Amino acid sequence: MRSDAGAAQEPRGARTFIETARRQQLVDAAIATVNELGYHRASLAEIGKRARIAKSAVVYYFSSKEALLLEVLQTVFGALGGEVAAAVERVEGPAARLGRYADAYLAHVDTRRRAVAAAVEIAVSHRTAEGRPLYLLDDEADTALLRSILRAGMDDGTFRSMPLEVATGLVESVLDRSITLVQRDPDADLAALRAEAVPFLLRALGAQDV
Amino acid sequence: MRSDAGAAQEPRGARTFIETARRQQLVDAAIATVNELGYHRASLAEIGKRARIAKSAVVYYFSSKEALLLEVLQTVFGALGGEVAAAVERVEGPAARLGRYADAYLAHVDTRRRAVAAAVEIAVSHRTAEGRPLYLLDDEADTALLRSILRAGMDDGTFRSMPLEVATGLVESVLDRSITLVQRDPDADLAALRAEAVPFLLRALGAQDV
DNA sequence: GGGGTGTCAGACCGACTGTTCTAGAATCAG
DNA sequence: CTGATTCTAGAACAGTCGGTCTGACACCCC
Repeated sequence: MRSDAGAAQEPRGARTFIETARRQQLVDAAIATVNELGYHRASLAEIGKRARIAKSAVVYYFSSKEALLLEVLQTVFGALGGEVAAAVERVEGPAARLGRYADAYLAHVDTRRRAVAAAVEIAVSHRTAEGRPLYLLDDEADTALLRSILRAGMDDGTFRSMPLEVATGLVESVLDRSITLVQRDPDADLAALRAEAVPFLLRALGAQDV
Repeated sequence: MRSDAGAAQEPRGARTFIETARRQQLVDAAIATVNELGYHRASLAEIGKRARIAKSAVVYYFSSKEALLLEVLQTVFGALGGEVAAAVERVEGPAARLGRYADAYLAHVDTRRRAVAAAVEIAVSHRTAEGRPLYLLDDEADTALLRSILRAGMDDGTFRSMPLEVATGLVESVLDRSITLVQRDPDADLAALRAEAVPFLLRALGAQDV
């Protein structure tokens, strides 16, 4: 077992200018590499090649390959979560908030599709030392906002009453359809899905006012 | 070097008794190994260990590791598809047929959860020599039955009209939620999902008579 | 000039992989 | 029993990977 969680401890506390730039560059290169070659062929050498850097320099900035990939995940999903949260804040009422949530989610996937595709590829393929995948650790934090919207909607009668974790999971599954599409084809057109998804969800949840 | 491309050509045309038994045993061992270790740690040696056999014997019965894993996929998804198709045949009318489809799908995932989880793990993680994943080649054949049900339902007014590929994808995403659950926890309880999924889908599709 | 420090390349190591090879054991036909 | 075929184990091979090590630039403050 690692003494720390395997994440922290880059060279210094404060970041050099070059270090900040290199780290960003390497995150971008990692995304590009994963998209081109898939997770299990995205070696340090290949990532380094795309950043025009030796693989030893990659390890110089990120203590391990895992640290780099986790940084990609954090960057991509952090941006997605932040954008969705901001969109939801601007309206009130469960139905409207759910609509905003879904719209923002799908719009983000559409816009940042390559980054999202790479991040999901990592989340699905990467295993911890114990062999567990990463998309298992989600439940609590990542779906908290969505759960709270659905709970509020069921409480005030906007949505049909059903087990909260079932509803949350189904909504997530519908939204994640967009990710499947961009993974299959990086140039896929999400317009039709974006047009149908929100009404589809509101009907499925039994929303009264739509 | 092999004379052919390394894919086909098991030892004989007709199967020995031992060969048939071994192949089945190895398929089971591969499922168990993938479930325990995940795809990328499911080496030939590990699969052989679970079948109490040397890894060279594994290759003796399957020309390559890839051939074994593809056999797993074919076995599992073949059984799933067959069961779903049989269930749908017994009723008429788009809404009833969709209900049967979904029920049979979820029931099969519930019952054969370990095999399904392993097969999906393989489909998601395995890459061809060109680096493409396997869950890309689905669209046409695997969703044909579902598409035909949805099309019939839209034509006769049972379902709302919407782009067919969007509706098909969303229904699939909802059903695949069951797979995500059993992948996260092999002992997950699918009862709540199975109870809600069909009404959820019928409402989402705008079915009139539910 | 000299001594640090940050930055990077290239050689290198050990571990692991899928696959091939060799040869011996088990089984069965005659 | 003999001989051929089927089956299996283990060593060996070739390749890739993540990560470490050594050393050398470039730049700084003194």
